Amino acid sequence: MIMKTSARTFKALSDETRLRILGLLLDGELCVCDIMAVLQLPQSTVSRHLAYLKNAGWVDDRRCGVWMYYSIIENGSTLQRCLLKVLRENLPQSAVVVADRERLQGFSTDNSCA
Amino acid sequence: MIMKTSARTFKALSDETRLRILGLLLDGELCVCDIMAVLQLPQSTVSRHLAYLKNAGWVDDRRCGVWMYYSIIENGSTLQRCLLKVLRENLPQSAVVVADRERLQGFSTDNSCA
DNA sequence: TGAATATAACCGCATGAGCGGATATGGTAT
DNA sequence: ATACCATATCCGCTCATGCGGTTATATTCA
Repeated sequence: MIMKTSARTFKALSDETRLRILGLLLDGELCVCDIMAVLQLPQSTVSRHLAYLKNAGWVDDRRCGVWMYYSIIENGSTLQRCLLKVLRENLPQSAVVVADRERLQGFSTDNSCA
Repeated sequence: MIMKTSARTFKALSDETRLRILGLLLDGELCVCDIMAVLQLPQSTVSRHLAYLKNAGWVDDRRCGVWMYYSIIENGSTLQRCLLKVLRENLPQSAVVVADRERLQGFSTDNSCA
């Protein structure tokens, strides 16, 4: 466990928007446009946070045509695996994440995006 | 689980100095002067970080004469209890914390402080 | 009361980080 | 090649946070 990396790992979680994003991604891969729609945030804001999460090693991305899909990295560092477990147990308890997830269900979640 | 509070809980952990402090406190209550000596940091720096940890609900303090002792709060929020478990499992793996703890053993750790 | 000790809080400074609009970049269709 | 769509990145701005020296506060002792 490297301290600077650990601090950075925690720092990635110390923002509400990013926690909300992770709350959505816990159920599986999502496209930027879906995250934007659910969180009702401008594209640049979402994109910036996703970049932060990716740089911190929390998420991975893949491009499919013009769409970018993001997913949580399941086999990160030991610390991250521990924390991921904590997130899975605690994030769904949050009213904000509950509302976000319900809004996500309201969208047509097929794989070709909007 | 309240999002703003959670982000703040994580934020308290997103600094190397504060992780080091918690690494020391995992073994039990310590006085500010001990933490200062071990981390070899100025008093104002240590005091500031301890205040941050206290405000974030991670540590508690008690005064004993001119000395202030800090300890980790064991029965905090659900999230904090989960994270505390993660810290106990992961912090001692850090070389920095190992060195800090060894330096701490090198001091006379009676209860009347230096 | 004054002096000494421990430590909290203030202060100025530098850096980091969040925001959203604007612009750049990548992919696709015509 | 051009146009369109999705999204990454830049930009200016504001706020947060880290640093350590300095000052304020709390405690103890003579």
